[in-house]
Amino acid sequence: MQGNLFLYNTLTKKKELFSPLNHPHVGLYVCGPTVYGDAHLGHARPAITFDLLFRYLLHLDYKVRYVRNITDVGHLENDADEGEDKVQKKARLEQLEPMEIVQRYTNSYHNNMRELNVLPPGIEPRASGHIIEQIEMVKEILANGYAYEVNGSVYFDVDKYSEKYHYGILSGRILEDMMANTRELEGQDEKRKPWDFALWKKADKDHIMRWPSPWGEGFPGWHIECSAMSSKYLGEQFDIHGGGMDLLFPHHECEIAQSVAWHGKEPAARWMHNNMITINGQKMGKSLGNFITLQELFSGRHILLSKAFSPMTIRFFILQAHYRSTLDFSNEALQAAEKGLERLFSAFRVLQQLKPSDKSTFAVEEFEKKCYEALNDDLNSPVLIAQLFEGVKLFHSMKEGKDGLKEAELQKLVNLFQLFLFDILGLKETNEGAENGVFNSLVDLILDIRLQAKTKKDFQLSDHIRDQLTKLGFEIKDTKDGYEWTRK
RNA sequence: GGUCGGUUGGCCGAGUGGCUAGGCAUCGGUCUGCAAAACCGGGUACGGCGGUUCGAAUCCGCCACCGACCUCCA
Repeated sequence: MQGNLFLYNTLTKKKELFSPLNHPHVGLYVCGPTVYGDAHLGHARPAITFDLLFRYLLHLDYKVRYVRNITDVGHLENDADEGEDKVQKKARLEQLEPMEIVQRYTNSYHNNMRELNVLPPGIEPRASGHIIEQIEMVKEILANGYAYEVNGSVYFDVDKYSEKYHYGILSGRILEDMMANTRELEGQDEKRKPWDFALWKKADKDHIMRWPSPWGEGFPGWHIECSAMSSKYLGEQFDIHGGGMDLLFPHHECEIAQSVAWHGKEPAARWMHNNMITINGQKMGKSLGNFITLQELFSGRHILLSKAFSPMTIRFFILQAHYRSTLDFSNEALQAAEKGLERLFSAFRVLQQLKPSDKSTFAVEEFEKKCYEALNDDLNSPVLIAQLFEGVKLFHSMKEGKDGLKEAELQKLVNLFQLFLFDILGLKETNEGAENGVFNSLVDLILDIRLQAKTKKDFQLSDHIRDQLTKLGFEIKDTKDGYEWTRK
């Protein structure tokens, strides 16, 4: 009944039958966040996409080792090899230790992920905890002749690599084109070629995050961390490497080159990339400054939001689009997702209370088959969700006695809904978000009544309301045309 | 400029040669003291122009527009 899972492989640009290298084990590596700021809506997409994959693989009885890293060093600003380390920069701005920044935003990320009901990965390695492995790898790439040292830094020699291997195999990029398009900058760089990338960088005297190495004190390049950590926990070759499409080049291309230069084999059997979330048709991103953090979404405190949206609404919003399509954010789209999800939940409540009938008028098997087909077709969650909505109509019709199911089939349908809606799509009913919204609205309502009383000069009532609310821990501030409130 | 992808009804978003998802909004109805909610139902969209075909949103060509990557980004 479960059928065969087909997944799109960025490497071959085709949907391919999934079959693990070492059945029933599956090695899954996903690029996690660089922890120098709060997670935004964009971060939720790969997390949820690969959470869906993780959950489905588990359901299919695979033994999945899921590794998702935390990048806490080596990720530079601006130019990949000249900018300041992102974490260090944030630490400097906030006058904190880099590791305090790392801890703060790692915690924040974990909280957000928990709220989104994203299962924690089996291993969550940090780059700074794997310096030795990275140094070892750089040493071996050097020994194999695919890197060179300059002034305390080590760079990957793309030209040398290209003599024997295909640099650009993943991204489809052609080195000659890159050469043709690379003007200026040559000469002023210690790299031999502009497209060479850093494996190890010498730390200048102001650089805080530094480790000893055979080439002097320095820190690892961004790409090498993922190669070192994935190979450490998943072996030289593993099943699936995932991440955002924006990491395809250069990050993932470089990972392949590093692994091949190291042991002659590509690291991952298949690559999966989620598409971007857009806002007004443009990519949502830190550098563009048009992002909305998850915290802002959950609290509603953002100029583009009319209200708070629960984590489950965000999750559902993301799952309503296929992971390889761009998904356009808007307040309106979020409201639509919220209502749709609520309808699905309330339909499930109806389902649970249905009584068996003496005959069945609905093909539960067919329904199950269609649900699996959707997932097997490269994790087509929107089609799965559409299937579930077919159920919504059915449940109401059954409630009115127009349709019916025998006991065994009814139970099966309940189980299927439980499986697809909750276990695999990872949605869950919580009232937290809704209650928060209700709470805020109630306070607003009370203060509206107070404002009316004030307008009518009924100061006894208006003061009574303010005093009582103050006692309860609210701070009320009257403004020119209304009020503001906060809760201590 | 190079590489890749996209353009679907008011909005979000599937699909991919004929069976023309789904959600939200809207409109009509049931229900209801009124309203809301809930439920039922209606509305047949695929950037433009050509071509292939009995038949194209779906294949091919050209054009237009948008975006991603090429520099950090999930």
